[in-house]
Amino acid sequence: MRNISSNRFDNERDGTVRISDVARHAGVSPSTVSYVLSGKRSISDTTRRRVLDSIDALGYRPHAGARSLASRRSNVLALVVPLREDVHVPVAMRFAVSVVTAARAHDHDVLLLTQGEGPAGLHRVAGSAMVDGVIVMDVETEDARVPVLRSLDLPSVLIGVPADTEALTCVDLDFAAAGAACVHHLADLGHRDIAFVGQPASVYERRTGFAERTLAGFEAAARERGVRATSHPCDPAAARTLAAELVRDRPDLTGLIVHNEPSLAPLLDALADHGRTPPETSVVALGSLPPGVAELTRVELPAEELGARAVALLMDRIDGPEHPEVTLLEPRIILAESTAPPVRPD
Amino acid sequence: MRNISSNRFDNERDGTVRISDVARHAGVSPSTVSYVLSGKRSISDTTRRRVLDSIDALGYRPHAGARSLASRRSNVLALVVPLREDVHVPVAMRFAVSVVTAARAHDHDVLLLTQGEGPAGLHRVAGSAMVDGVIVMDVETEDARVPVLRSLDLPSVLIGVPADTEALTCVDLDFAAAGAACVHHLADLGHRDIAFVGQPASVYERRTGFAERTLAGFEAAARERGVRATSHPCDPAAARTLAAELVRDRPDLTGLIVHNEPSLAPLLDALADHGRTPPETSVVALGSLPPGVAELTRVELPAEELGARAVALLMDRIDGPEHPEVTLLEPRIILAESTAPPVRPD
DNA sequence: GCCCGCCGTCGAAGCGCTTCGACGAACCGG
DNA sequence: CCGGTTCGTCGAAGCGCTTCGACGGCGGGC
Repeated sequence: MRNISSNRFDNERDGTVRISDVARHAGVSPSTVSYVLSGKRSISDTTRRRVLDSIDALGYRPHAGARSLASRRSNVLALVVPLREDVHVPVAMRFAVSVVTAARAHDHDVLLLTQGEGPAGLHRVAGSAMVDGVIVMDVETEDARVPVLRSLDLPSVLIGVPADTEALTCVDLDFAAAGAACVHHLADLGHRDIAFVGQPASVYERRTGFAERTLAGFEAAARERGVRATSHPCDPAAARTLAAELVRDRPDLTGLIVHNEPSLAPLLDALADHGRTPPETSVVALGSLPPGVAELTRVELPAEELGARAVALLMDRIDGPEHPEVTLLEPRIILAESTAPPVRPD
Repeated sequence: MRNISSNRFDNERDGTVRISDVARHAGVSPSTVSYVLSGKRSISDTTRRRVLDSIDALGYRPHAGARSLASRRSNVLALVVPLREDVHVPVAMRFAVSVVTAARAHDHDVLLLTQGEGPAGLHRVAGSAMVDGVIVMDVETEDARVPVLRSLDLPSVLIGVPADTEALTCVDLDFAAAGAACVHHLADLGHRDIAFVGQPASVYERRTGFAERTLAGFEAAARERGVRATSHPCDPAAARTLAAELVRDRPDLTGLIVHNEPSLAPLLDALADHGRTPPETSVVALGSLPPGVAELTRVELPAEELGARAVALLMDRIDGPEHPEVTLLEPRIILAESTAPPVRPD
């Protein structure tokens, strides 16, 4: 009883199926098909089923442009990825992938913007209604994109926290707490002399929030616990040298906190060459660890969770009133064999 | 003389400027504005200038959805990025960034698809006219996406070369030639006993084109030159062990070809521990080298060029008849201090 | 038994752009 | 000086969808 005039003159100049084709095939009006798809009005069960059958009988896919024109929604999010030598690329990729995955779960796609285009890119996608919202990664303490975002009247979520969070929605790991947690763990074990191996110097110079906050958390906790503590920027090429310096200049050093993924392996290698294998010297890693590295005591960067949270928050902002807020995820320290009480000649 | 009725009743319910607003502001019809923007009909210089002035006086940006609906072009490319543990992430990122940059230069944006969605993702973006074409990275020799692509009637370009290239457009580095070039370089220097350190075993198992072809090129050239040659899959965690094995089992080994970016540093470290620093043992690297690694003789992976080529080819396919073809970029070997004639007790 | 309200569906009016055909004006050659 | 081009511009007709208001039909309250 369906199939009314399904192939009399289907206007199939193209191979594309339109909503009117589905409507005819199901014996309903186009608007009914639309309502079945959007759920914005109630549809009887029998009709719904008939329409859905027709949809996949014909292989119908709504035309994204038409939809966005009529509904003023594109179902696309923009993701601004960093593009710097000193950001750890695998982490950026983990974020990107988790954002795409989460966006798909909310029936959205992801448009990739690079830092390269800067504010112009944001203006472009916002002005042309290409996207319903933006997620920005790798936000700096004083980030040039923040004022642009504020002026844009386009929902946005930052991964990272700038200095002024007025009217902004941000998510991040609580890096200060993470830095502190590492110190507390070592101090609890009895360590009195520790060092923090950080990001490359350039990362601090451009005032990247997560790096600054981790360091600050480390320093505050060390002060609080009365632990001797120093900090050292590092990059993979300098890791061996830094290890040698630490061994030479800090004979009483018993604990190390490493907030620098790519330097971790060379650093451990170099320490091993000096006869300092964890947990002889205790090592706490902080960040996104490659699977190759042995299991260390560490605070993991929950990239997947952050990405998913960012998307969820963005969805809230897109349909619903705005709730600007800063969400900091609690760090979780994972204990393993690389830390132990210090071996000292008491 | 312009500005005719520019603010009488601009229908500015929204903040958005429409083409009719520009037309009114410039004193022309909407179609004229459209033709100025698209260049599809000739427009007098004075009119063009007037329209362009109005456009940026009002800050006009065409509505992407409306444009794609009317013109049947979305000005968006899809990029399918790999999502595997064993692909070297920084390389994937270099490709992605270069594709985005090149696409922008052609006035296109990039939609990010992950492997995760598989063929369904391709069907979705194709069916809903979200994109004008697709670029697929990390193509395997027998890739499940290839038949889908063929059936889709959506222009596509593969980065990588599958077994059957019928009706496909592909770009890649000529990895066979690259593998061979490394052998020839070492053989020319007088090496008679060399080893190839390859990708993780899983990469060969899933029949990744570039890995297979490099190895094949290596083996063919070694045979041709009558050089003793062995090959060894490797991953960063196994690098030290492999180094020890090579030193122990292959006393006459004088040259090494390394086609595995993340293993390179640990491998060199381990060799150094055995007293084999380049060019005592000659080392040729093949791939995308991190800036931290010392300057080695190498064949670089021209990710930026490949990305740009892929986009250029895709643009050709999008507007213009199809020219399926396989483009293999000639490898270029860069000479540095890490290779030298073998030191032998002749 | 009647009226009211609700539910399920339809028709039509756009959304903002491109593009096709048409049409004056200016310009050329005969 | 006139017919035929060419050039620059306009008006109108969609592109394929969503959404608003309208409208039958049916059930329930009185």
